[in-house]
Amino acid sequence: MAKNLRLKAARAQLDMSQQALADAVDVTRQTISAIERGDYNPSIKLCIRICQALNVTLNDLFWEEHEHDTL
Amino acid sequence: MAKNLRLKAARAQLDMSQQALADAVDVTRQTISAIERGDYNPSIKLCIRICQALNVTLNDLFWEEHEHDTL
DNA sequence: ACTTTATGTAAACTATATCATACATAATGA
DNA sequence: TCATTATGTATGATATAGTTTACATAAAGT
Repeated sequence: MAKNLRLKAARAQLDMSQQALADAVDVTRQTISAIERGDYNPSIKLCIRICQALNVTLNDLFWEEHEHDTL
Repeated sequence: MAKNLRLKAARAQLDMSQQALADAVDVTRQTISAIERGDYNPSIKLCIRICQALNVTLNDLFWEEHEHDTL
């Protein structure tokens, strides 16, 4: 699975540690670390809490554009 | 948990049955049904596949705005 | 040099998403 | 009326998200 660098960057932008984010969204630091490393596939609810804690949206951190036709 | 009526609507807009969507994203019909009913909390990857199948984005179907200050 | 903070990672455990199968109801069409 | 389609829902099994504990490294501050 691919790393989530957008998450890492959004966190960095707020100068928030993995631990601080983990506390804010009520999971362990390991969970945040694993998500950033792409080691697993979080639930949508957790993604939403993370985005809310970082003041961004789901699309900002997790959306992957479908390749679609260009004219 | 709350029903996901946006998902139901997006599916309806494409005249797609739960079964057809389930096939498109490679899960069982029960999984789609449970998500629409709000009976559980799908993974972000599944949400992404669903959105791609329905030509919408994560924010369209799953984002919940944080209440934030108004001036 | 020592302590603290941030991060990576691993292993064993628990909770839960998802599957497979099954049954039930309502609507539609032959 | 009978078959088909769409949907809701339940139960037992399996895969995996997320926890807990633990150890290791690097950077920063004292």
